[in-house]
Amino acid sequence: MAYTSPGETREKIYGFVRDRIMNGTSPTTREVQHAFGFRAVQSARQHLEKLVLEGKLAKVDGRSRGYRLPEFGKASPPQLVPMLGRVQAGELTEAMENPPEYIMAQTRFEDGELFALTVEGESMRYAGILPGDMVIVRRQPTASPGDIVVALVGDEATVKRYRERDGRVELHPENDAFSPIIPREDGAPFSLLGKVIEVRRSVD
Amino acid sequence: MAYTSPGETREKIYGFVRDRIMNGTSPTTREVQHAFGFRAVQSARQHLEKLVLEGKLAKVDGRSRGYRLPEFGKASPPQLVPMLGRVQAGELTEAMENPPEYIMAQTRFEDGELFALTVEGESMRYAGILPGDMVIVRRQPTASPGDIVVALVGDEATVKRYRERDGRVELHPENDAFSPIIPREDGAPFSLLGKVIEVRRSVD
DNA sequence: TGACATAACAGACAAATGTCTGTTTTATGG
DNA sequence: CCATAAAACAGACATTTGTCTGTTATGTCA
Repeated sequence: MAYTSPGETREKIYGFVRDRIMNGTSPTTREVQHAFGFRAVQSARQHLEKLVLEGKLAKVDGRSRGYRLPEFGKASPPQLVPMLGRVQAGELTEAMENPPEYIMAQTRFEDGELFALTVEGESMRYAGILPGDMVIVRRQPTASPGDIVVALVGDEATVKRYRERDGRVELHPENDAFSPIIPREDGAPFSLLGKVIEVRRSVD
Repeated sequence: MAYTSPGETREKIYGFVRDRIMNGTSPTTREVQHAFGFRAVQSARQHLEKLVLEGKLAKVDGRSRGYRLPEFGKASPPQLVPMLGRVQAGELTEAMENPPEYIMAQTRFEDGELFALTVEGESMRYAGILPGDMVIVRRQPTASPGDIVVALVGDEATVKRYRERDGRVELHPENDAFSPIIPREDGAPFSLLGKVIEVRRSVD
């Protein structure tokens, strides 16, 4: 292979490895070798080792495809969150599609079960939650005043802001056109499904 | 190892492999073997092969750590999107933090460079984009009327809705308290950075 | 031009890993 | 209880892959 100026090939190798890792799997030393036309494994290895020295890559010694993006060490690991479809009394069931849809989320809550729902209705518009938005919810039986929660009122899942007044739970919409729900009062069965921890919207 | 009822161990193995892939790398056959206490490699391999047969896993034959999540084959593969910090004239520079932060995104646009920004200001509130929200942007030099775009006006990156009137570009806020920006008119250098394809908000 | 650092090459070994053939043990259903 | 399928085991081989030692070629800079 032609000799390049110092650092030039290394930059390209870094880009190559980075892209490969982002696309699913770290390359092997020899994959890098062949991708760059090196006739010796060591040529690739030297560059890779130096990239590790420079801190641009991380590495798990000895294991195959052991290169990592050091960013992942510090950031929270990605997590698969199931997209739940419709809601049935008391129980959230997975959407009928097979296989179930998953989305990726990086939350700082390591613990706790997460699920995702699609928002219907305008009742939380002023809080920046629009119809069609996806909310990622951490399942929990209680909430603090001010939290945005998903609750099961009657047979329907609803997103509202959680409040307490006179020791009673109130679910407040954030839209003047809607009225608060005071669960015990109107007799509908009520249960708290969890707290909204993220809102996502695709704009196409 | 104790014999379990048909399919029982297989489910656990599926979960194990899935999680491992999510966390960065597919496990090797022997890693599965040891994780489940099998005394023979083949025990793990049989389960893995059947999972592939069932369509629950995909596999690249012969290569190490060759298992994949088939969902990604149909859905869009996850992508690492760099979080860009402040904006300098003409050029988006990576945030000063070292190393740069990345977030995961699944878009249906395979092509195109993506980046992410944090929104400042209230100008898009009525469109459900609040201060502190993160927008994921596909870099592109043009836009269609109605698109939400990120543009560089003067020295500042701004999120607005793209409009055209009388052949001129207009950037419209979605908040009565703000006025449209008509780039050529007020003489500020203008350039379109890209189109917003996703909005995310963490609610903690 | 010459010293030095870096890039690239050569060849090899050992460990990790994918794969295979065949056997033994256990669960399950009639 | 027996037949069958699935689960688990045993041992081995070939390829892939990480690693190593040493050498040659090229770029850089004084």
